[in-house]
Amino acid sequence: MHRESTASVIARQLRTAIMERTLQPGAQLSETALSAQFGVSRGPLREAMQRLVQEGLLRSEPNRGLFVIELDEADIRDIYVARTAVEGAAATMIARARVPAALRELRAACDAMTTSLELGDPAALSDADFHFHDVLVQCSGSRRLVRMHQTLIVETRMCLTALEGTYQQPLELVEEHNQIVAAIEAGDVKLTLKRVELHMDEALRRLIHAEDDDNQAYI
Amino acid sequence: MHRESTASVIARQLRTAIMERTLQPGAQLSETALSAQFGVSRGPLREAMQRLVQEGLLRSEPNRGLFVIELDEADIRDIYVARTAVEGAAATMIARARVPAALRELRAACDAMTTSLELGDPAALSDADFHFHDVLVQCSGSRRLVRMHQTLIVETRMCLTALEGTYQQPLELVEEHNQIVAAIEAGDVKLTLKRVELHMDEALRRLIHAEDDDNQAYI
DNA sequence: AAGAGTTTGATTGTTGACAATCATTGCATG
DNA sequence: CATGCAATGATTGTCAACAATCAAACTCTT
Repeated sequence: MHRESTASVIARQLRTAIMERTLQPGAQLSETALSAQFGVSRGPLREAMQRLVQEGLLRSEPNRGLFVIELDEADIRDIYVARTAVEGAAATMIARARVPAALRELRAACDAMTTSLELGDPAALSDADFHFHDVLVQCSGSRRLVRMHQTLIVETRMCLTALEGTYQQPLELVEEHNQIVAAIEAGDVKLTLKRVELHMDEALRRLIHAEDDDNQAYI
Repeated sequence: MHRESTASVIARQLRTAIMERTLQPGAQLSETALSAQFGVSRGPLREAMQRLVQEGLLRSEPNRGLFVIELDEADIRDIYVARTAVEGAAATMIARARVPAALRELRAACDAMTTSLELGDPAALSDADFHFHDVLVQCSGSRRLVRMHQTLIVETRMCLTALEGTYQQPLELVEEHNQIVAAIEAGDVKLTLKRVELHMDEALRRLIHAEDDDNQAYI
């Protein structure tokens, strides 16, 4: 029938629910409620949940239940530390290899951001932003970097969804991406790494500031 | 009763079994056999297995079963790419912060390697080696780097167990670790990163060569 | 004899019921 | 009135039986 295990399907649905804050941070996941909602039994649902526990998106309290993780400022900083490590490695790999197809894809993803900016569509810009970072890591060709990155992106989206996707300084944001791609295209490994690190620092700064504006302690 | 979920316990046991090659690469995991072996029912066992699928240690073929991953040379290279990203980030973080307690722990872990070398105990050297890299990432204080690293270490051990733990050039190995710690202690971030990258390149080279000697296509 | 179709065996996937554990509520007691 | 204790309700954790799927062996046909 399906070419994918049900646990995998349910896990993805749970992941998006957490990302979109349908399942809010700190919320307990009721097995009966969710199994009814997804139309499966508790067995497959529990298997899916264990996947997210391993990913670190759910926290398990034995004999108590499973809860959506809550991200404080230290977590957000940690997410960006990890993202810098992963995306920095991916970007330098691409800058070293300079496979034409990869460069084209990256440039296209970057141009899509520019287009969204010019159209004044913040939601599209956010999507294009995430798509760019996806493409960046995918193009590295490293299966392990891709896998590690997926979870980090979900966590990042958790934060951004909380701020309702309005970027503070969209112009700077797009320019930073352009600069990264330019460095990669030039094959300048050191500059590439530096610009990825700069972009992450700036993105983190914008995120923390936005959070301050909203007076939200927890995201 | 237990302060840990059974799925978590079983997952760890499976992980070590894969690491030690009790469960060989490519082998199918029989649910009934394993549940009997671990003394649990199929339910908790399946939950544990889904964790390893998420980690990438098991490969799922729907309606066929779960199989231990097989690592070819491309995988080994990928593991070291990912490890360089994670451990490089961890090491630079420690070099920046230079928390005394962390430096002491690192130095101790490094000295343990020297001791094992002098005692001529290859098994102890291997353990000390892995312990060092564990400490390195732990001391970074990044929960996400730690989590990503755990899986990478299991995969690395899978490879090394295949070669029966005999290092090719133990003297160089220990010296590389000493050099990394020295750079961290000096607070030289750039040098630290360079030496971590060098160590990973060398470790990969030694691993691939050892593999060639054994004429093993797959590990 | 070779190939296609069918049957058979074993395995996974799923389900619902049962047992254990924990938080809460109400009650008795100091 | 506060505190400790017991009963209760709901939830998670576990299990064994059932259904679905797949691979391989066997048979029948050409």
